[in-house]
Amino acid sequence: MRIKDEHKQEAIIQATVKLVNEIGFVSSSVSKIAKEANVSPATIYIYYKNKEDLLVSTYVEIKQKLSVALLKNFDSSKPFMDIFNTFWHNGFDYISKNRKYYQYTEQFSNSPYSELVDHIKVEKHFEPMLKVLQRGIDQKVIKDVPYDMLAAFIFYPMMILSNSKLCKTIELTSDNIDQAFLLAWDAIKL
Amino acid sequence: MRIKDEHKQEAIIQATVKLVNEIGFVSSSVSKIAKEANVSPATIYIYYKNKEDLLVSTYVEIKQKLSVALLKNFDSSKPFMDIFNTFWHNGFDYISKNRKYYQYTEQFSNSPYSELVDHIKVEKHFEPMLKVLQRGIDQKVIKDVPYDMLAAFIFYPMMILSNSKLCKTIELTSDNIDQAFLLAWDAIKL
Amino acid sequence: MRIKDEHKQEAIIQATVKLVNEIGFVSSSVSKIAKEANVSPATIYIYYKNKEDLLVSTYVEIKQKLSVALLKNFDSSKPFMDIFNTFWHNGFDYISKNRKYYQYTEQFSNSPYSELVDHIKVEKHFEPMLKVLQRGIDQKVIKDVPYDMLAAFIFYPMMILSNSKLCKTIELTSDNIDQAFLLAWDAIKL
Amino acid sequence: MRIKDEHKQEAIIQATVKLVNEIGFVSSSVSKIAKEANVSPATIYIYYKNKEDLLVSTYVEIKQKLSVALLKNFDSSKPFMDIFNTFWHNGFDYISKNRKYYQYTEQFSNSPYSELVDHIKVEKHFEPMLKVLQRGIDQKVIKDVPYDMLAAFIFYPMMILSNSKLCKTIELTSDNIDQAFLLAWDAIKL
DNA sequence: GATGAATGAGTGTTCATTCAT
DNA sequence: CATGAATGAACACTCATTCAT
Repeated sequence: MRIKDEHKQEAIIQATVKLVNEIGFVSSSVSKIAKEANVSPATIYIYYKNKEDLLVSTYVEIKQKLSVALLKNFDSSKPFMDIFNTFWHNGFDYISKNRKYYQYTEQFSNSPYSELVDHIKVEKHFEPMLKVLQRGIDQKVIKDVPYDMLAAFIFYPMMILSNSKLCKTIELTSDNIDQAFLLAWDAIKL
Repeated sequence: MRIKDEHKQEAIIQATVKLVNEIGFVSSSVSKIAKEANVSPATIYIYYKNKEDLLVSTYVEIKQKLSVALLKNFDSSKPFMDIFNTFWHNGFDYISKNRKYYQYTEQFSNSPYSELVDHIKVEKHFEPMLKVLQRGIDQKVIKDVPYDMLAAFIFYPMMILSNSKLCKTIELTSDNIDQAFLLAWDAIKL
Repeated sequence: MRIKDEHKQEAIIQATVKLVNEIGFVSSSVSKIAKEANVSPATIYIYYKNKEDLLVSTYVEIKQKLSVALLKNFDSSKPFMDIFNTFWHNGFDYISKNRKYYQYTEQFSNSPYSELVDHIKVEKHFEPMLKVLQRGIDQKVIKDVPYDMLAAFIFYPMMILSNSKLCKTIELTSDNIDQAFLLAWDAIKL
Repeated sequence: MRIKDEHKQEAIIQATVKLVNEIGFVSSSVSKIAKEANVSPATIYIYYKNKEDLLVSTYVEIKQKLSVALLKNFDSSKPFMDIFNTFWHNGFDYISKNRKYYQYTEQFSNSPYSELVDHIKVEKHFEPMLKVLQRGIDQKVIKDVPYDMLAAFIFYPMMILSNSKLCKTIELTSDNIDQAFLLAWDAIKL
């Protein structure tokens, strides 16, 4: 028996990420991905149940890595602002180092496949950050507004600023990241 | 020569918006749009060069209406914060009253067609607001950061909060809009 | 507007019948049928909802013609045996003259598509014959057994004898048909 | 050298019969059969040259068992009608007790694979019955017509009446079988 | 002997677009 | 201006079969 070629699965994932970044979700057909990965279209169906499974699995895998990166050096005993600052820089750090994976998740989030993800499961990885936000509210360090509203002024600006297509005029220099942090902080702080 | 039937063109636009909202960009094929508009597929090609042209034109038209709505009661002689406040409420007002058009632009922005828009032309309509922001910076009322960074804490949070898919827990009550305004204002103010 | 080319639809039907007879139902793919009809695969979907629709519609159409042929010169006032004899010869006459259509229905009946036909509707065309059988029973001319059992000794032997694949040793000469009629008649008569 | 695992081959045959009965010939792919038999697709190719060989071999094997069953208690010294009666009841007895195998042969006969069978070889097993028929003709007990015509009024009605799909209104009660025997007998007897 | 990975060729179907009227 | 017929190319996916172990 031939053993499952891990190299092949990795090639499929890389091809998927590359193609989606280059030509978008809609145009990334199974056969194009297969060709990019130097693999038969049928081979993809050995590793994934169908196209949806391929795209969703790839997304979930990347997203988990992101959550780990964001929570690096997470120390809930530190002051709220320090935690938030670390979190902020971790985010931009990960994104700048993993541009292509990040871009994939961006595209994915805006695709109809996004609805098929078990978002609750994905968000679970971000729970520590959520608890920190709640503590910030309790300690009257930040404004007492719904979680989604805080997110609108933290995560989404972060995503926008990292998106080179949407933010053509801003380079992600350390200075710019610090500056943006100030705006985010001013937005949520009490 | 018969003139182009304005009624037909309007029907095509309405069908496009409706279908994209209901079944998404990917599934909205030309023939489905034609059927929805009670028109032959070929007819669409009289009014638009191709599918891309149809979708992009529809987007630009909606976007122009949005810019007009946002700048309603625009009075550059008022204090900066007042202008900004009016602008903020105009935005949510327009979105709540034109949900279907807004949803279309959301879907469009996340589609690959988005790149085909002449964004500079679209943004021109927002120029008055841009000038106001510049004046705010000059008058040291708001932070001196690039325009895109301000946008990341003004327009995008506004879009996120208006997107019922992304913001399931927040209703757009007057109170919530006011509260969100505070965060946006704190973010940009000096 | 181009008008619907009746010639094209006829070509599709002919190609379907021909291919099914030559290579069977399973192997008769839409694209092969299209090629045989000198037509694009997509064209078939203008005339038929899907493959199933194409095959079923073709079957029903042929079957209706058969029912008309079988009931030619049908005169319910004649004695039972005469009616039955006319019916018997009509059947073999039609089959010998429409071999390819008859073969198609044979193939169709044995395919999984057969279950999709509204058999009640198809059998309605044979109702006159059914009534005659009932009258035969009432007049104590033929045995009082269920309709399906009569059919097993009338219609099915007729079909078998007409099927050159199953009945290689018998030619459908007038003598043979008369001889077979005797067996059928002996089977059902009281 | 390890010997071929008889248990495995039997599992393959059972899986084939089961699947063909459940989902039909067309849908019964090699890999599905393999899965049903808890065996690798490749294993099937150890026992059979290809898919065709698998299906045909299975058919021939079942058909042989049928011929044995039909000729149970076969005693050529008895009167013709007695032999024929025993034969008739053996048939329905076998079918009712081996429904799944019988159904498989039904499906098979109607598939394109049927043409690949060496029918002469299969029919050889029925030779004793053939000889009895010939004797019946010689003794002027039954009509002097070709073998295929006799078959059309013996074997095929038997098959039709046993096919629950084609004969929905008749249950195979002892009475019905006796009644049908009368029709068959009347058909062929002189 | 036995296996699961691997595949090219094929499936039914829909697509954006053009043609002839 | 307006149309429905027509199409080649593409889609996601499955197939019977072979390969390497």
